[in-house]
Amino acid sequence: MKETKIGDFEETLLLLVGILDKEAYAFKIAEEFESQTSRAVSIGAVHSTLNRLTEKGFLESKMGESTAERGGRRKRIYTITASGQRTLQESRDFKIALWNQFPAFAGGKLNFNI
Amino acid sequence: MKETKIGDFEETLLLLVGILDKEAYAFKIAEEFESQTSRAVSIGAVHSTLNRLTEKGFLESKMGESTAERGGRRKRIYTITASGQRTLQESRDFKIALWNQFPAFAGGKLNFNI
DNA sequence: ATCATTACTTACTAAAAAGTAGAACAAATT
DNA sequence: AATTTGTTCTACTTTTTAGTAAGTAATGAT
Repeated sequence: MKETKIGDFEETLLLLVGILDKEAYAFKIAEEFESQTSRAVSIGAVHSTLNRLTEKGFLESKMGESTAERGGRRKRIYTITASGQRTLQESRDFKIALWNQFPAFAGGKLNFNI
Repeated sequence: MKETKIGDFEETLLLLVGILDKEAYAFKIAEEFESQTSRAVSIGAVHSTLNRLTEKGFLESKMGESTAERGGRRKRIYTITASGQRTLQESRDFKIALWNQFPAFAGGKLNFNI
């Protein structure tokens, strides 16, 4: 799949950005990833993935204000672009379509209706 | 995600094996992939991916009978193992859980209920 | 001032996934 | 017997994804 748009980890982070909304900055994303998956991530891996996602045009970001807390450095807040949104949507549609064809999954469980 | 279990293309092929059932052999899988995605795959890529999936314990296979058709070489028929099934299930559950948290997707569309 | 803490950045490396090339096999057709 | 067709196989290369390391910055606490 040469033209693959997005990897698994990337897709998860992209979704987490969408979920975290205003709170979508690297550290929080890493924390959320760990809490949702019970798997460890290094913050570096998160940063480099967010960068990649930005290069691909799926995310954009801007620096937030520095908060008056200890270590309150300014955070870079990420948001999903239209293209990222579309990618997520397509990926989801495709997966659901396949799942619905797979007898082991198709048992009336997931009926996708837009 | 060092411990990633499965890639995107791999997951798709695994699902196609489940969908094609008794007809799950490399050529058919490649055909089905192309018809479902309108993307080309080389048969070699499919073979090597099926091998990888087998090494990972997600698939197993056995040779079928040779049919009396032109080019009727014996086909290798793939089936999903319990482990493959589980992986697919987990991957699906995880994705659905995330989608449901994402406001843009959660709008009552997909309510996952086992 | 110095230290601990919460963050980001960048260049790099490693690992995994995807894809290629080329050979081979079996049966039907010519 | 040679060719065509439908198919498998495997070793290898390329590309993409994931992860590491080391440094920087800003702030609050001591």
